[in-house]
Amino acid sequence: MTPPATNPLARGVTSAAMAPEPTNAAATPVATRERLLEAAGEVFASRGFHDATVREICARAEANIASVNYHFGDKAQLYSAVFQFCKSLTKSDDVQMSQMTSLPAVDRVRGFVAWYMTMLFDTSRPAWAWQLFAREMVDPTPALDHMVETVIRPRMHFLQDAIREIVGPNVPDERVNNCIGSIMGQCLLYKHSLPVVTRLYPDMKFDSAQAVHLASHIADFSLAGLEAIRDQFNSKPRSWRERLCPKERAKRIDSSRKGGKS
Amino acid sequence: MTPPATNPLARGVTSAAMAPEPTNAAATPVATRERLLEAAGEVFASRGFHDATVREICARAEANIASVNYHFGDKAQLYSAVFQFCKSLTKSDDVQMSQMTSLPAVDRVRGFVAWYMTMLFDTSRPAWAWQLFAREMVDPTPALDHMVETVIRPRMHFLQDAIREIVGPNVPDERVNNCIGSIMGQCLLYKHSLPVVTRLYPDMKFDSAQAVHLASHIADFSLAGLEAIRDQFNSKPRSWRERLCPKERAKRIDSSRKGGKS
DNA sequence: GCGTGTATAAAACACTTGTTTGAATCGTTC
DNA sequence: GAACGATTCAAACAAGTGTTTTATACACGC
Repeated sequence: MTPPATNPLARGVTSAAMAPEPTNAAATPVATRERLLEAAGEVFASRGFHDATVREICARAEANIASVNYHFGDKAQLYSAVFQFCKSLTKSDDVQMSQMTSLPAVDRVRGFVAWYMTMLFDTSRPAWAWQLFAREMVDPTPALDHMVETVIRPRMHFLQDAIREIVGPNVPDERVNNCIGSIMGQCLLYKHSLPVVTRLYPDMKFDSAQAVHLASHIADFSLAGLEAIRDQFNSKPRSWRERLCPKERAKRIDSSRKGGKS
Repeated sequence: MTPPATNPLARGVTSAAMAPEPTNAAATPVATRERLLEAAGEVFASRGFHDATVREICARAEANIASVNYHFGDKAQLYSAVFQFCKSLTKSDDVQMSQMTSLPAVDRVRGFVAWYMTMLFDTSRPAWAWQLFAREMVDPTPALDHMVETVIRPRMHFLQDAIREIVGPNVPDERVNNCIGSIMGQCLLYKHSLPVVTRLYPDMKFDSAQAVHLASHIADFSLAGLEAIRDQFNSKPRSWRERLCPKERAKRIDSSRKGGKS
């Protein structure tokens, strides 16, 4: 009878998305809202904002088609609510990250890669949060700006600090950023290009064990790369490399300076 | 008057997509077909198959909305024709690739990365071919199966051979495939996660010079990673590394064996 | 000139999408 | 029990999509 244009919308997006228990009415109404939120998260994460339909979301939530409009206003605001909800789920990862700060830089890189790959491969319940973030990178919505600043950049800073500690102060910032890209790119390949990977290697399994396995490889591969960048920018040989392979190093620097292939 | 259900469709997809000049009628009709093909390529590459609309394609080609149906049957078959046309454009890359076979493996990896990055960053005229391929990796259509076998796998074999030559015969195939993923992931990051990268580093330019620069970094980074993998699987120290840093290597192997972080 | 096959044009069709409507249901309060 | 507000429901709406239809213009062989 009374179409609440902005009332349940504003209340829902701000409060109920963060606090799970309004408890102002009976048990059923809050359940629909939460079912809607959860179903939307799954559908948005697997199909993206554009391809996801409110009909599928409502069907999975066993709710009426009009419920999304009643509780959230429209599809875009439902997405915002899901996004806020996802962001609140990543707080536990922050503490896990902060616990690593006391470790040496090499172990922090290993820890980061292992954590990130586990997140990307995790298909358990609240894990569509990271799938949603990964999708936002490919199919950006207006929420991406906010996500980059609050979710991605802090984690990139974590990686940046560890990389800087490994390569030393002589490597320019731009090159450190390239190293961040190298590590993140290796991880994200198995999320963004999964259709290709599964076709190239049909026998490959994508479970948590594989995530650990891949993380180990990526860490090995990347730490060696970081050491090479470090050596490249430290003329006074701090390692065996310069003493034994001066020609190789010179060639490498040269090719990087004039920026091209052989 | 006569709706040619399958006739112009079959002729179009097979012959006219490859041969640019049928010259059976006046000059105008073939022009519309080609304009349609080119416009579709641009729109498909920038929006993806799903988000691309035949109305936008026809508008850009300055053709009627019904023309896509008349010349190609339907939207899906238009995409197939575009895809076939793209594939024919990659033949010139094949010869460029074959010219590298005589180079040493390290230079082949450098050459491959430089070539691939240049392709991904190229925005000149027929370059939407590679953008279309990159999009197919994220938003797969039924054409992906064909594309993996005819376009991607041959190039992965090229990389695989070079990597195998670098790391030696002791490294298992699975690990070589992981190395392929590491290199490709670093390259594709700047295509698939571009919205995030531009927000993280707003000052970054994405021109051909940057492509060469990034390719140089990726090659440096990856070749060091490959050498590390090689050393990891060759117990008899073929380099300075094992002699001077046995502890580091033991730790690295250990962590990779039990497959985890620190 | 005329019929024929080809190509284009405008309109309409069938379908899916997000969204809205108006009534029906439920629980609480007086 | 009546009244009220909150919630759910089935149906319809408006806009966009790919596709089809119908009619028209054009070129060519007879």
